Amino acid sequence: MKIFSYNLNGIRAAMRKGLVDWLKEANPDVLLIQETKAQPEQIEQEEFEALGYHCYWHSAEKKGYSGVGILSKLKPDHIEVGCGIDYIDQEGRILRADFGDLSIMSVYVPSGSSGDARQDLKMKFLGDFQQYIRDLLKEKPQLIIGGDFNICHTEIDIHNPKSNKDTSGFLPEERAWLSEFLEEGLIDSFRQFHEGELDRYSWWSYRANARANNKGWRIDYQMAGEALKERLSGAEIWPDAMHSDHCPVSVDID
Amino acid sequence: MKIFSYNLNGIRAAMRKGLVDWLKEANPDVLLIQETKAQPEQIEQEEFEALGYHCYWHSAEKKGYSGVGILSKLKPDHIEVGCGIDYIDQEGRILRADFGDLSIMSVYVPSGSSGDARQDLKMKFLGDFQQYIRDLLKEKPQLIIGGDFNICHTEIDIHNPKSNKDTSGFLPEERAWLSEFLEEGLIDSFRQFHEGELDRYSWWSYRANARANNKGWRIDYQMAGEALKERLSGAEIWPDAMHSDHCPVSVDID
DNA sequence: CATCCGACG
DNA sequence: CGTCAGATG
Repeated sequence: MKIFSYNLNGIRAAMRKGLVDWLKEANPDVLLIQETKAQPEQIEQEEFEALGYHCYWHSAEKKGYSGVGILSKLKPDHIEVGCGIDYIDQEGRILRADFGDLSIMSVYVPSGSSGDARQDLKMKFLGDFQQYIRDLLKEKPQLIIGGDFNICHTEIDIHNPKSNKDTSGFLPEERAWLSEFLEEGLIDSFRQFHEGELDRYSWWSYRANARANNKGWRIDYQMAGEALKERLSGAEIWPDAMHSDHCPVSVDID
Repeated sequence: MKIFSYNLNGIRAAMRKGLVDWLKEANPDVLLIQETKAQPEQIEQEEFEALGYHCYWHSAEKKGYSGVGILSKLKPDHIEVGCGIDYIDQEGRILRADFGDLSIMSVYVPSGSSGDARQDLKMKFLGDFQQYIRDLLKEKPQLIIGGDFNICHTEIDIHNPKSNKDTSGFLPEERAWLSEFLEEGLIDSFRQFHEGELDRYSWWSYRANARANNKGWRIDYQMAGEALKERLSGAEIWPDAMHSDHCPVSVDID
């Protein structure tokens, strides 16, 4: 089973850039989407349905902002929209599809880059999300959490750790949170298969030709519950897909 | 002397579409511009200066809105910014360049299409503008007024007079105003040289492929003071220039 | 330096 | 159906 996660930075813009052709080629069983920046009725989901996908969306209340989605070839037994915490669910950041024991979540962690208020909210989100996942893992240990965590974990996950040590997304407290989060019983699947590999990023600023120079950050992850450890058969980052300032990240499970 | 008038619907967008190449080719002595939608400092006027133009702007207070300009190869003796009526000058709608006895004005008449309040303001503008021009003609009878009047004068100036009889821009009171305005002692220079010609328009809606089907309106004019009558040597509309929803209109004076 | 909105036309 | 601004990232 091939699961991709992709922050599209606007699903409508991404579709104009050929997302559907890419999807047909990549042909994942499940695509986790972040930053749809659209209400469901604004998304031409027939294009995905024509490829055999069932489509599920959780949009922010604010138009053009945030929003997650899940496309799945198999029809899920259950879709869980949001996490029941109002300030999170208003912003359309969490969506989950359950397939028997296997549970697959799309998450979009808030960015803190626009100022203190949003950084504070990001840290609050991280605390609440960690608690939510701790509880969920008890019920659904075979959990995949794919998405944009808006955090680089280690120095090899960012092109310039020195100059970014005070930048939201690479702050010590954010990196520490990600370590703690994994200790809840999750595996960073990319690192499972690519330990120590350098220059592997999933996001590049649009500014200053950052992507052409691979001056990026790895902030998109496929986290797998440890119960899935033996079923993980691969994980990848796909920097050649050019529909967004992010690229897709994938995990394979047997 | 070749004078063009062109509502650019955003001078920055028009420049991205090759306005400067067009200008080099058309090579007018004076270009009257409407809807710059920019503050002077946002306009790359060096590109015009490189072609030998002096540049003058009158922008609206509101950013990205309205705004007129004049480019001139000859340096004017005087530039008159606005008309001294505050509600008009706040919106950057009138700019004049004087060259000895010859006076050339760029005008952008308000649109009434967004609702009653703006239609009311348009009618008020028309009254105030008529009075302003009546007075100005006494002082400067050799006056050219080029610009977007946002009014079609007669049934041959619009592709569908019947269905537009209640549409702002072709209302009976607007058409009557334009007749009265000409009676102040002005000549619609295009009609001087193209009496009765059909399907000659200067604006097309972006909707429904209107331009490809030439379903347009003639709302851009080069009005000439009757004192200039004997000096008028031609007038044209240039629908092949594609930098805006309007096209340029020109007048030649000896 | 992109995406999207909403105002305006 | 475009342009522009402003919010957001």
